Amino acid sequence: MRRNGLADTRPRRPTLETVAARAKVSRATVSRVVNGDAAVSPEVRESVLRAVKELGYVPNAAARSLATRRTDTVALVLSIPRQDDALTAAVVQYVTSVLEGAGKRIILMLADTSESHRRIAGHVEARLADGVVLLPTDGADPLAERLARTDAPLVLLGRPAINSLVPYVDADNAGGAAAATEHLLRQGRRRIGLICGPTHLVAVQDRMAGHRDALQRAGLLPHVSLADDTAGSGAAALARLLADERRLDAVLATSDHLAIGALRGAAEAGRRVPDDLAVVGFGDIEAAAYTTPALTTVRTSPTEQAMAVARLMLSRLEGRHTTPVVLPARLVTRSSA
Amino acid sequence: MRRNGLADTRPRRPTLETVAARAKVSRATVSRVVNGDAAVSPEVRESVLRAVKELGYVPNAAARSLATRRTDTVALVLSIPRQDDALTAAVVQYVTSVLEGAGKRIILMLADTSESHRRIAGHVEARLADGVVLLPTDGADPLAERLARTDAPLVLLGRPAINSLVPYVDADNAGGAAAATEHLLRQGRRRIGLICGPTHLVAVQDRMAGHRDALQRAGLLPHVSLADDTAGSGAAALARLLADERRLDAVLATSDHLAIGALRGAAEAGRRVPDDLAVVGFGDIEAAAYTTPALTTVRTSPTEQAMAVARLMLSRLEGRHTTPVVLPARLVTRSSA
DNA sequence: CTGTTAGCGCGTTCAC
DNA sequence: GTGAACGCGCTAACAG
Repeated sequence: MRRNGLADTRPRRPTLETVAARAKVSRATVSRVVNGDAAVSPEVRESVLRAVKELGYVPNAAARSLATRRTDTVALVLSIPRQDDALTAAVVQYVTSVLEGAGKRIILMLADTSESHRRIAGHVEARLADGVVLLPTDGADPLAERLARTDAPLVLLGRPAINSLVPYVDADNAGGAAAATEHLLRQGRRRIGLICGPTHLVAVQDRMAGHRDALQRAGLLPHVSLADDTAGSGAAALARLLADERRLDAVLATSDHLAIGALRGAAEAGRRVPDDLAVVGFGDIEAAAYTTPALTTVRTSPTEQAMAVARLMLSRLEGRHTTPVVLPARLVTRSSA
Repeated sequence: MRRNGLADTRPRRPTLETVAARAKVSRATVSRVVNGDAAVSPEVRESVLRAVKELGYVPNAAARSLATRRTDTVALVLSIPRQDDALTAAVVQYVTSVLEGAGKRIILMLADTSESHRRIAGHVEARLADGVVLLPTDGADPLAERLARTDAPLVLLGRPAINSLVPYVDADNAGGAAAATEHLLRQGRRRIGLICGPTHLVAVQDRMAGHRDALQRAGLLPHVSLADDTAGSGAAALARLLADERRLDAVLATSDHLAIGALRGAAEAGRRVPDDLAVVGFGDIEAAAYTTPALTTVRTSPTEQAMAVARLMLSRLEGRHTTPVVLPARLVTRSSA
């Protein structure tokens, strides 16, 4: 059948057989040479390699995959739209780079709709990939469990909502939020608000927990205001916090976008930052360095997470056992707190 | 052979033959049903579909590709590291989304080293992809020409350095720079400097040309200072411009990062922006909205470019003829000019 | 060390 | 409308 209207007029490329004929050996021998099998005499190998070069022979990936029942391919499943673009970009870059270096290929898939979830599972079952790297998806995410059942190696970015044996890489969200909170406490701040982003995200939940625990250790109670992940909702959330507690002297936001909104909200409410009100963000996006005052925030190293994901997948492909990786989150102190 | 230490203990998935046996028809009939061939009686089709569902049959992609000599796959070649991350992100998202919607798969490749160029060409020749989307690569870039010779449909992001028949998508870099320059001229600015990023990039060359032409139409001569694409080099470039021409009253930078550096340089030189010195950037990165003063800049719509690239590739895959697409660039006026 | 042979799973004529 | 048979290009087990 022909799905498009194009006649396949492309000249056929040389095959193993072509090369074998030229080098006057059998297909099997050519295959051995091409795949680096040691059991070939130097002279024969030499003449085969010459034939390969002269003909410009490149092995057909589909045929090889069919015969080996391997694909040498890893699926990278992105959830777009997302907020943490720097992390996504780093993963795309490093996972591809590391796995290409190991002779693997990357096939990209988007998990935006539930229909796409079905398709992704289907692709894995169609043996399009030997392994799957899954970036955080919104919601209760049955995709991870579904993929875990396909017996293809699976590595997650971000701690899964429900505990499982699937290895994952994550930033120390709780630790980072705790460090930020302790920084505020050391400054003598005692009425600290929390502006938190989409609460269905595990990362946000972890940041909330870290903040709450740090406050608790100091014998304080949290003041929480919910938001999504836009600057506008951050400003609104700050306004609500100020209405509840006029003497608020600090806020931690679970993302930089929210914190930037809080900076704006503080200006609108006539509070000086950091004198009247300290503001701390989370994520260290590029814009955080350019706000006035420059934003103090928690940095989570997208690059390190991306490389850890890549290494974890490589280990899994080689059949090694793996455990979760949690990378440190560090407070970057600028002017806002 | 076995390249990794893993025994393939995975249970075999059902094949066409399995389904055929279950539905009590021949393989050929199942194939017809699966591929939507009309010439099958409704009852038979129904029973085949039932067998497919019961067995959870998914066609093996490699086998199909081997038989059809098609891959239903498009290679997306990224050049990382790059500056224009928003554009890369948009392309990854939209190209994947649009092509997946058309039943294609995306294979991701990195063109960072010259060795990777070789590998990419090899992948295309190995019939891993039916088409290639190529993002701008650094330097004189023989990769585009090399790929053009593989007779696989090729679409470029960004005008190629040398003219060719390969379809491409680009922003109107020259037009955007001209618009920015004319905006400055309308403000009565007459001593306008240009801080320009890596000059080997075609996009930067086009922005320089647009600026020069607009000045020329006003009977003015350009003041050019070279930089890379960092804020630091932007600040240094501004310092050089001011040393050459103390009465400089405006600068256009070929990127927002350079413009942000120019803002800093202006502050260090004691010039007020925009009163003493107007500053205009290019690209409208997120941070541009958060600088003080907020940066006036040229926006080039990554989203539209990405969608245009996706549509162009789809057209090419369907054998239709295509022509380059150049998308408008619009000045976003904020406070810095 | 090398060649022969038998699949891998699917699409596609060509008869029926 | 349906089935039998061949080929896609490669790997792998087995002889020799």
